[in-house]
Amino acid sequence: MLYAVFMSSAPPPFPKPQEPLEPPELIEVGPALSEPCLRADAARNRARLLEAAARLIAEHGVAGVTMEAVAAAARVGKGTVFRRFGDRTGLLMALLDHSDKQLQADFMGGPPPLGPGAPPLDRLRAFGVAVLYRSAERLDLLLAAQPDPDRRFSHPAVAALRTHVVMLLRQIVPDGDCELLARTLLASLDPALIHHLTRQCGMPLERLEAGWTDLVARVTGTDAPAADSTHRG
Amino acid sequence: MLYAVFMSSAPPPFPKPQEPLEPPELIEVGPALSEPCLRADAARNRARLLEAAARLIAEHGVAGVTMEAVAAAARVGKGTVFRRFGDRTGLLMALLDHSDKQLQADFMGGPPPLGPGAPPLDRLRAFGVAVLYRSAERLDLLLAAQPDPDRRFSHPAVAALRTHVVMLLRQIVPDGDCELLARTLLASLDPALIHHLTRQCGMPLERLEAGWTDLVARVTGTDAPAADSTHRG
DNA sequence: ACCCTAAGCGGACCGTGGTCCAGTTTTCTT
DNA sequence: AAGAAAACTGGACCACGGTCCGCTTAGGGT
Repeated sequence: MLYAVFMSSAPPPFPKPQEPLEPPELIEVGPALSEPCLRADAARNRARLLEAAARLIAEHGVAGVTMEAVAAAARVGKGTVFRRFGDRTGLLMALLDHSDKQLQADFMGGPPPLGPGAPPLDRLRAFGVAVLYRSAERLDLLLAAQPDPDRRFSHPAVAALRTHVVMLLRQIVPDGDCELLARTLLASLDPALIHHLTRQCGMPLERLEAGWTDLVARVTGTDAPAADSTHRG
Repeated sequence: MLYAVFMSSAPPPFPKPQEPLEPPELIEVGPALSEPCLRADAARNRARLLEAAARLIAEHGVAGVTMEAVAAAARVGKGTVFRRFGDRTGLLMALLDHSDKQLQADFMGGPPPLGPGAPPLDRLRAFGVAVLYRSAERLDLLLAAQPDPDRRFSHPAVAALRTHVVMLLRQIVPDGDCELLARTLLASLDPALIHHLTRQCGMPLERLEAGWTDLVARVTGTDAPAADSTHRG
């Protein structure tokens, strides 16, 4: 199966920061030939930067991830950080890249009910729960990495989630506006909302999980299944 | 009817910027006794600042609203702007205040189907449509004013919307998790999402309107009404 | 009318995100 | 192997959001 994905993590080459947004390229997901052949030293510096950023997060939290601090910790000039990642958001998203890919692999090729093999409805339920728990884990980073409205929904990882949900919805409610419905469903899994509900309202994740299940049932016009909490497909 | 509302637009008195978030006060909505008796000169400067900000927006768009620029345009020191509005987000939200109040008044005391008098389901439908169109109008400002995740959902205007939706939902689906459901529904009206759908995907507002109507029908388990587009109740 | 005090004021100051460009290093070509 | 083009580098530089603190002023009490 093919999915629309950007040539991930290769931001504008700096002199041209405002390119009109390259069209997404259809590539087979899996082998990460995403790296457009970085020059040897550049690749080395990239790795050092990511490692440095991760260390800074571990030590001082996301707020400690200053572009200058990262540059210094990686023994690299500040300009290099920006050239590689575009901006702070880009750096933070690169940090999330692995976990993004993992989730993607899980629902695209992993075992049911998340992966193929289970009925679409079950997959959709499992999908939401998986996103929920994964978001809760990486919440700080996800919130800090929240890009400006323009990029928020065009980020490849987000686009992949959307495509997947659209595909499932088409099988479940073929005569609905699946594009729109998918975005609505995904909006209810927004990290900022999860943050609000869990940390500000004190709702336990289980309640959100039940909420997702219920929402899916209502939206698809099916019955909610008996409550079972087999998350983390 | 009572609603939870903050003492609007009176940000921390600067020396104490990190107060632990005052508890919301229950006041009757309507007469804006919100202003805690600003000193005369302060009130005058506040007005001048808002006017200056509005002018800057008209001339250079939201991006032109720099704290320094606003201060200069209002012939006032930079510190004054921050003392009055807390931060840039606060200033921008103050600019939205009037439109917030208007919407609130409409669904709380205006004519049906938005206001009281119509069946809850009709009110809910009208509510979404009203929010949709009002958001589309002020979209730039709404996006720019997007506060950090911590304040995003505790802002009085947002809280008022939520309270209203919860109230309606309790009447329509009394045995659902209305708190959660309300937030889910509101998430689908998020300005960032509206921006994405209309400006990036090119969906017309009418489609979003239909999407809302459909969503409400699915969530409440009722039939969608015949398509009519009487928006701006 | 005067004074006293809290509120308000303003602009110097700081840290951070982001840009620029002159110089360096790598890799391709022949 | 040598030369040229492309890519990368680093740090000086800028703009903006946000803070601080000594000075000014409004306005109530006497």
